[in-house]
Amino acid sequence: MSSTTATSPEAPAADRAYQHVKAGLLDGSYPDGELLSEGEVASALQMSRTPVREAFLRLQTEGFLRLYPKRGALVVPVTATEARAVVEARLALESFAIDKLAAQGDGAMTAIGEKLAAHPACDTAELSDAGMHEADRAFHAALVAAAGNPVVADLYNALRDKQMRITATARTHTARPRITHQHAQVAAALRDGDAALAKSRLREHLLGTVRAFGVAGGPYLDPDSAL
Amino acid sequence: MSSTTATSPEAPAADRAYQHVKAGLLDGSYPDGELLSEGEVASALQMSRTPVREAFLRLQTEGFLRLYPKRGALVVPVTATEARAVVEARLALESFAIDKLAAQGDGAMTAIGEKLAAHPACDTAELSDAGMHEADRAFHAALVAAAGNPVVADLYNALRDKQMRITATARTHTARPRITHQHAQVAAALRDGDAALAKSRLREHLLGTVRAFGVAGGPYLDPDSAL
DNA sequence: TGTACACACCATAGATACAAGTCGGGTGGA
DNA sequence: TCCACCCGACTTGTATCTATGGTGTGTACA
Repeated sequence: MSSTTATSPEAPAADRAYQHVKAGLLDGSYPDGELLSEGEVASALQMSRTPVREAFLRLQTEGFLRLYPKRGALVVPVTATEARAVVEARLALESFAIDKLAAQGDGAMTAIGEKLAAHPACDTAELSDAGMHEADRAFHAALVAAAGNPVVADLYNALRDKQMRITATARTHTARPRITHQHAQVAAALRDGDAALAKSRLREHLLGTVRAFGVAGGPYLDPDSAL
Repeated sequence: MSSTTATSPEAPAADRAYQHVKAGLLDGSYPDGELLSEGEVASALQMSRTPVREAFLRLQTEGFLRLYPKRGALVVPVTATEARAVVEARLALESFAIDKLAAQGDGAMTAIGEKLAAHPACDTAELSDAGMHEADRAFHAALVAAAGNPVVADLYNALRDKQMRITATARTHTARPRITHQHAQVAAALRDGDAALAKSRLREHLLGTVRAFGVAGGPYLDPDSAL
């Protein structure tokens, strides 16, 4: 389910194909607009086209590829607009998680706040780029998971995968200290039981991500709008 | 994307297989826990296993089936707990939509409120069961779509499909007048520009759905919790 | 020179063939 | 009677093959 699943050499061919293509998509080695063909990937991985086809289908339902009959598989171009939509959706789900924690009483919120405050993603420590990426992911995932709604958690993870592709394409190098600081701030607000503050800090944090995508404004996550 | 897509007789075999199986899943003709096989469906639809296999894969990523290697495709049992989680997730997204409309200024909210007030789903009119179902779906979809975030709208539609499967299984016959009345009330609150009221009425509405699932309480959508 | 058309090439969609894994029932023995 | 084992039916995983449709190029013609 997670995009970090390693592909063992003995995994089913379909899984290997899926992981291979998805990795290529996520790390940007398949650029936007590229037209992949089953055959290419199949021969590169030394398998038949059938498992590759399965992988393509999965990636299409996940929104990474768009299959054109008899044409090929288009690597869907991610626009800055869509990127903002994704981040906005993430904000919606994380805000929900915070609200729900708040509704469960201060205890729940404080507990998760403390746990998050100790999270590596709050620390400007020595982490590789990939490590930081993963820590960031884990931080937000933990927040959402704390709400205890697996359906929401699944939706959220899917969004993260989508965004990972975007950031990989854009190669945004937002200042790491700022990110870890903001994580810590969110965690602190939660620890203090201040849901509104946590949400507003979270919003600011995600807004920073959006700004890094480039053009500001547009219909999503307008800095001037309340949500 | 929508589950209401009709399958034309000349559609690709893979699509036909997908629609066929999904319809069976949604209307409850494939009961929970049933183990489908590609071969069965293929011969029923008079096609080869290949397109059926594709359909199964899609349905697995959508969470309706779980594929067991060399065993078959399990129709994932939906528990009342999961049903509540789905409804709670819907509430999260719809609330987000309302918040966002509110942030866009009263004009946007009023406009959508008026449009929704005139929606068939607000009317205790003569509608077949299926028609009512569809109207209800359209009502909520319109609300979410009004927020203008396609990513959120997609997530929401996926949730609706999931829930449809659940309600089909449970065959809940909640009082229709109550539902239409609640729809109208939500629309009215929006028209008046009262986001908080709209959200609270929406919450009450969805809670009613959850109650119809049976056992109340549990970790999700507890009537006593604020969200 | 510009345009229309025919054809070869390429990619997928779907069918079929084959290999391999899993489960359950039946049989034989203790 | 009970248990272990074996075998066969059934299922998916993967490969290969055929048919069909879309694209682009090269050529003939205006």
